[in-house]
Amino acid sequence: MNKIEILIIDDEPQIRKLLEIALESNEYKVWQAETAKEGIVLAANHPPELILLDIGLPDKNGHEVLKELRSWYNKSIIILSVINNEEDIVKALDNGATDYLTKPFRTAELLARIRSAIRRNQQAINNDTTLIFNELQIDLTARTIKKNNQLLKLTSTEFNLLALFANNEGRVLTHQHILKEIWGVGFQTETQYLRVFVGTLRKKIEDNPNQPKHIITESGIGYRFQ
Amino acid sequence: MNKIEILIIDDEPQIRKLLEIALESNEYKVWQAETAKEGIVLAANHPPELILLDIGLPDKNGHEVLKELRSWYNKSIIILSVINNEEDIVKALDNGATDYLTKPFRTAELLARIRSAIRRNQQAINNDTTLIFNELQIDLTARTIKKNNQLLKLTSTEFNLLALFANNEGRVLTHQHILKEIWGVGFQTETQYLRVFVGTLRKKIEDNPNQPKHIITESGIGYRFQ
DNA sequence: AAATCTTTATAAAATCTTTACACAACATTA
DNA sequence: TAATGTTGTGTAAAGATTTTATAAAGATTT
Repeated sequence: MNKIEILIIDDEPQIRKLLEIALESNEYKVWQAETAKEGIVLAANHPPELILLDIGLPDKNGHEVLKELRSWYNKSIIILSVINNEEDIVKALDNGATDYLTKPFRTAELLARIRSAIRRNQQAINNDTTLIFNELQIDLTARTIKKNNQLLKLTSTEFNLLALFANNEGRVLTHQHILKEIWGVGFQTETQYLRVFVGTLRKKIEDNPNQPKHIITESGIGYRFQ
Repeated sequence: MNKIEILIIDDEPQIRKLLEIALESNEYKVWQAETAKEGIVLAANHPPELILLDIGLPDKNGHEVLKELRSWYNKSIIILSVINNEEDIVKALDNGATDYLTKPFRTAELLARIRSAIRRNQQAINNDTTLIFNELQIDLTARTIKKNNQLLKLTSTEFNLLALFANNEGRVLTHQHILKEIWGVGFQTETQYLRVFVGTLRKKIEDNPNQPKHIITESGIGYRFQ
C-alpha cells in the first residue's frame, strides 16, 4: 500500500525537521522544499496529496506561491504562518488555501487538520467529479471518460453531450432541450446534429452500437441515458 | 453517495468561513460567492439544493438578487440578515424566500432550518413528478413508466395517453375528450385510433390484457383508469 | 495538415393510420 | 322463439408516413 504524500515548503530547517518527524511517524511520505521555486517544481513533477506552505518565504511572497499553485493544483494546501494575522489568513483562504495554522502549533492539531483536509480531497474525488455507470467512469471536471478503466478520446462536443446525459440519468431529454443545452438557443431545430453526435458517442461508449445499452432513443421525443 | 450542495452568497469572509465549517462538518458540500453577481453565476452553472443569501450585499440589493434568482431557481433560499427588521423579512418572504435567519445566529438553529428546507425540497420533487398505482410507477417529467420496478418501453403517443389517464384516475373520459387531448381538435371521430392504442397499452401494462384492471372500458362512452 | 463540426443523401427502423374481420351485446322481426 | 340485423369493441396486420441511423462529402477551426 502506498503512503500518502505530503510536500513541505518552508525555509526553516528546524520546522522542516519537526514536521518530517511528526508526519513520517504517522505513515505519511514527506517531500521537502526550502524555497518557493523548489517547492513549485517538486509539486509539479510529483503532485502530492497535500501541501504545507509557509507564508513567510524568503524568495517569494507566500500569497504569490499560493496563487501560482492554485492555478493548476486542486488538492489541499494548508498555510503555516508565524503571525496570527487575520487579514493574512483571510487573504490566503480567499486565494484558495484549504486551511491554516499559526506557529507555534501543536502536533496533534496539525495532524487533525491534515487528516480532515485529505478526507475532503478524497470525498471530492468520489463525489463531485466522477459519475459511474457500470463500465463507464465519467470525470466531469477532468473531462475524461474511462470504459473498463481504458481512457476514451472524445471531442469537446461529444463530452458535453455525454455529461448532459450523465447528469440526467434515467430521464427522457427532448431533442429541443438537448440542443438548447449543448448548442444554445436557436439550434432547437437542428435535430440532425444530435443524430450524428449520438451516433459517434454510441460508437465510442457502447459495446454494441446497434443495440445501445446506455443512450436509448425515445422515438419522436429524444434520448434517455441509463 | 453525493453530498447535498449549498451555496453561500455573503460578502463577509468570516461569516462564509463560519458557515463553511458548520456545514462541511455536517456533510454538506459548500459553494461560496462573495458578490451578488458571482453568486448568480455560480447558482446558474451548478444549481445547489439550497442557497444562503445575505440580504446586505455591497454590489446589489439583496432583494434584487432574490427576485432574480427566483425567476428561474425553485429550490430553497434562506435569507441572512444583520438587522431584525420585520419589514425586510416580510418583503423577502413575499419575494419567494423560503426562510430567514438574523445574525448573529446559533449554528444549531441554522442547521435545523436547513434540514427542514431541504426536506421540503425533496418532498416537492417526489410529489410533482411521479404517480403510483399499485405496481405501476409513472414519472411524468422523466417520461418513464415502471411496472414492478421494471422499465417499460412505450411510444410517445402511448405515454401521452397513459399520462392523461393517470392524471384523471377514476374519472370516465369520453372518446371525444381523449381524442381531442391526445390528437387534437378535428380527430374527435377517430375512435378506432383509441381502440388500437388502448389495445397496445393494455398489452404492456396489464397483467391480463383480456381482463384489464387499470384501463376499464365504459361501453358507448369511453374509458376509465384506476 | 489534422481534427472537428456541419450538411446532404439515403437506407433502415419505428410508429401511426387504415382496413378487415371476429365477437359480444342487444334489438328487431318472421 | 329463433333468426337476423345493428352497434360497439378488440385484435391482427397491411400500408403509409415519420423518425432515426449512418456514411460521407463539404466547411470550418485548430
